[in-house]
Amino acid sequence: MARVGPKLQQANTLLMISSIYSSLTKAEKKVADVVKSNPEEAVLATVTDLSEQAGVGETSVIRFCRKLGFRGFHEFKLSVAQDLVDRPPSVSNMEIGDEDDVITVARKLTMQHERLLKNTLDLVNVDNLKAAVDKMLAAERIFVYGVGSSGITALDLHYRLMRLGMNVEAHRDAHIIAMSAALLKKGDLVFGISTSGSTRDLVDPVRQAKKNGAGVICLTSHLRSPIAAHADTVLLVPSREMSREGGALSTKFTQIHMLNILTTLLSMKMDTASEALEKTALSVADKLY
Amino acid sequence: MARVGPKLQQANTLLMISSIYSSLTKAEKKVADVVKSNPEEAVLATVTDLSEQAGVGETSVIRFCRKLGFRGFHEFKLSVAQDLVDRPPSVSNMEIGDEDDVITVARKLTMQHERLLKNTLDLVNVDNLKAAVDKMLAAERIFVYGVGSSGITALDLHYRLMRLGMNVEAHRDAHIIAMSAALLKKGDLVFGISTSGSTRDLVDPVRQAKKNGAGVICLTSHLRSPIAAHADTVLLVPSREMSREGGALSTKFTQIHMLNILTTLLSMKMDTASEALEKTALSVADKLY
DNA sequence: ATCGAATTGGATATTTTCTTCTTTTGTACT
DNA sequence: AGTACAAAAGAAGAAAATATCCAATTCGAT
Repeated sequence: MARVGPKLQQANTLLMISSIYSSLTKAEKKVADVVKSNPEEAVLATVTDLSEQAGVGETSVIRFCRKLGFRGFHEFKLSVAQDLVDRPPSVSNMEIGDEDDVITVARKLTMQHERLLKNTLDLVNVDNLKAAVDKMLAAERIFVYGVGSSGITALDLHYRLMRLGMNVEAHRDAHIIAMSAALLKKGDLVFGISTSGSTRDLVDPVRQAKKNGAGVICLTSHLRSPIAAHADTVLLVPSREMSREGGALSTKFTQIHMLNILTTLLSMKMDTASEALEKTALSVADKLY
Repeated sequence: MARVGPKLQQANTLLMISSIYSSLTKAEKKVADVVKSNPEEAVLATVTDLSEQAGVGETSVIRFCRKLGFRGFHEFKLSVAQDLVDRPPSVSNMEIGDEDDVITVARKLTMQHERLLKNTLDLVNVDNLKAAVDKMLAAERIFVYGVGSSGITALDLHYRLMRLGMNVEAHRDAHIIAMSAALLKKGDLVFGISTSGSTRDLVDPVRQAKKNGAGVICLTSHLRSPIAAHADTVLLVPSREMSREGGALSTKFTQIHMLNILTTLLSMKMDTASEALEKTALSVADKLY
């Protein structure tokens, strides 16, 4: 259980709880639930208070704090207190109900997405983002991998990087990803996309890629997931916490936002970017009416 | 020394210290000095740490906290921690400049995207949206077409609709789109995606589709474009007007938002939607670690 | 069913906060 | 200057909170 650093004032702790939630044990999840449901109260509570409210032993509360990367309960509370500053007003009326009409649904969804943008920003780790940009600029070749919904995100990233003139491939076929990873060498960079971070078809190739000496960046919603464990650099986006996720796929949304940030930073650091964008735009101009 | 309440997050505590400074005793002033000179450290310190640093007794530290209106040292630290949160300097202009650092770029991009969401909402035509939902629900088969960047959006829509259990295909190869459109018949529905609305590879097949008796919905940024002219129903998203679009691809963003709205509405009207979502989610569960 | 590993919470140790009370300092008045 | 009194400060110990250790339990895989 590696302590990450003595940094207080890291990314938003309340969001971080969600992003490691799936890796928590049953008792720790209870603690997480109590904290998330009423952080204002949790900040003033003692270990004992919290453990009683959650119906778990005190030890579990401490363990929970440690898993979040804090040295102890105290640091944890301090960080949550900081999250409470400027906390967006509660979400009571953003919930979409069955009776809502079309425009209401559109409005509520827009508000929810707005919040997702903020949350994504709150989770940004500047160092990691910088590292990702530098590694991508330095890489000889970039391989974007993803399957399922994340496979489509992979195609999107490929498209962006290609238009910036980078040497990039994207794959979303599990077999081809595996084969591709087997052939990587030093100087190559893997960009693995997996919301859960636990997709075998992605984790195994990423491990292989590392073994072959390639660098690994991953985009995920779960910080303590296998893929994050194997990656050199983790880009974290909020995990879903929207109401009725009926085909809305909120993580797709946050992924796209993160990729927008990433590719914008890339283009700023590449002096050939605008030229490449222009060339590519021009190349399809005669395909228009 | 009336304790006011359990309110944390009152006025700025560091400023409060200055404002009562003159009424502090000599020892308390020493404490105040230490805190003010290095609040970051003070927040992590214990009573003993602080008393040693200030060269006073522990009791004086406690008395100092009480004079500020806190119940104890603990509450005091919590409040100082909140003061240390650096509020994002409200950036006056959202334009990204070459000199902006990573976090500033991220912030500005987030603000720009927020605006895009609002703009997308403003452009929503409720009648068209309703019509689109109804037609999609009524269609026997849905064919999503798109090339280039919009081709990837097409895949995304396909994924969503598939997960909702709809009968849907997506194509992004110009030739295959053309052939697919040639075979359509009444009862089929084309969902054409084209930011410009002028892509020949999309416009021609859409025309063909209409001729074959299929319905046509299009998602575009240009209302008076060829594809919009041929469509029965037009879903409009804002056209790019962002600053330096260095790989940011803002229309992708608004398209995704619109599709989120659309598919949410669809899932609300389909009683089989949640079942389909569950089934599809379950189908890949054993692919996880 | 059995083993081993992971999880959990109670008992206990340690640290930290807070209170009490004595000592010290400062001030006013004779 | 000396005395009396009040305010201030800190040492010591009590109380409370946090953290550790370890035994009991659950869980998962043969």
